[in-house]
Amino acid sequence: MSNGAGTRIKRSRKKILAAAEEVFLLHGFLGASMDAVADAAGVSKQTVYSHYKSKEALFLQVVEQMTGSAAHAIGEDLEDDFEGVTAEDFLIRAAIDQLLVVMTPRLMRLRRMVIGEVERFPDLGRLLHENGPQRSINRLAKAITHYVDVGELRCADPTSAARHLNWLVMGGPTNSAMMLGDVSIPSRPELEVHAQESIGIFLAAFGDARGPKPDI
Amino acid sequence: MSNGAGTRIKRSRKKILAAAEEVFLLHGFLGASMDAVADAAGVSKQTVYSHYKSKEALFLQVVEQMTGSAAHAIGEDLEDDFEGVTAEDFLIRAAIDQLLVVMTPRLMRLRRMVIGEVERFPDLGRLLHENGPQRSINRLAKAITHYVDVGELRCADPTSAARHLNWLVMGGPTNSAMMLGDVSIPSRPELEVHAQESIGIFLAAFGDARGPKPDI
DNA sequence: TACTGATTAGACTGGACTGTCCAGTTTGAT
DNA sequence: ATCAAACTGGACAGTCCAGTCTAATCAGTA
Repeated sequence: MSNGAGTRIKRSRKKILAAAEEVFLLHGFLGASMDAVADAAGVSKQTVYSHYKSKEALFLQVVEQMTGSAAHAIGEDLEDDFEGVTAEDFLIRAAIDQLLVVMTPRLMRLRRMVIGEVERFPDLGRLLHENGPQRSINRLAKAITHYVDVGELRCADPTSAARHLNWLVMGGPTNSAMMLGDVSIPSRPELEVHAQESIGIFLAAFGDARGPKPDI
Repeated sequence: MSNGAGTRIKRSRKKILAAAEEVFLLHGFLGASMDAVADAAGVSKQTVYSHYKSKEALFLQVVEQMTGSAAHAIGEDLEDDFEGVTAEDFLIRAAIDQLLVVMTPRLMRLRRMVIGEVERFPDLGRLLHENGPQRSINRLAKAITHYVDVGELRCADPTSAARHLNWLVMGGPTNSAMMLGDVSIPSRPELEVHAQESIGIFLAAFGDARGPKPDI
């Protein structure tokens, strides 16, 4: 038993988690059945139950794993490097990055599912909020603070400004995707235009230079 | 049979719809049972089925009725009167009105439920979007067009500007309420501050007067 | 090869749910 | 008072599902 957990075990867990993700995202917590998960994983139901003691435990594991990997994909834990980058360039780049990572069918389905189950699993809502919008706002707040310090932005409350900016960028696309489904997810060029317009509005309010207003 | 539908029928329908609204909002479509609806309505299950031929039909009726009455409550069908009102006053007032009507536990629960069921009932998502965000954006676009005409605002695409403004105002509060539950719904003073800040940002970008920037 | 723990297929329990049925009761209009 | 429509309560068929159990099989290690 040199191998800590055994290789078969790991393979099964991986298959089960991947299958559960698919089944839960497609049918929701109540609509999904453990038989369907087992079938999709190509595994017997008993094996599923030997890895996760209940449907609820499996569901929680799926959501936690998805939120964690999503937060990691954005790289929001990393420290940003602002040297030699103007506020406008940084913010536009950050907005586009954020939109490209978040506005995917997989994450939009996760968001819909978690929102639909918020009364049943309030912790999952908090988890998603902390790993999604909250992280993003914190990152923007740091950047805004920096650019205020170097005189490129003017604002008294960077956190509040970051919150406004975040929803200026993310509010429309996410809300539409929530109600209209994956088909309403904007294309990459649309996202880029949206990001530029949003940053334009933000800079009109908080930019130090009284430059031209956005031509929207 | 002078009375078109009979009074007992109407009373039952009302009780059933009210009970169904409560039960569905609390447990979702799959989580709610027709027995629970019948009990909550103080009516036999057979009566429920004599009014609505299936659980799905009842669910659709509940959502349609709620979205319809909500849209009516905002009065977005009415024509706005801009005479003697500055753009800033109008927009702040509109934002506060909108927030006060939308940010209620009942509507936030409806929104969560519809979002959670979007894959099962895509039409309901479209319905809610058209009666919610889309109506609001249309109203704002009209107002913006007016204030552009009279020279108080400057923008090339009022609809696009209205979309940005709408999510600047509604994005944060609604998204937080979706994930964090009803307890995260802001208080009235908080909503007023948020509305003022949002309009301040919008006017910094689209206001004609190069006045002082918002002090956020 | 022999052993041990992981895995399998499928039957099974217990409970919940939708939708139907029916025999009898209430309600409201005439 | 009369009558038809609306309603009741509970039983019921059929289905589905979470979770358990069992006996047999498989895979990796020593």
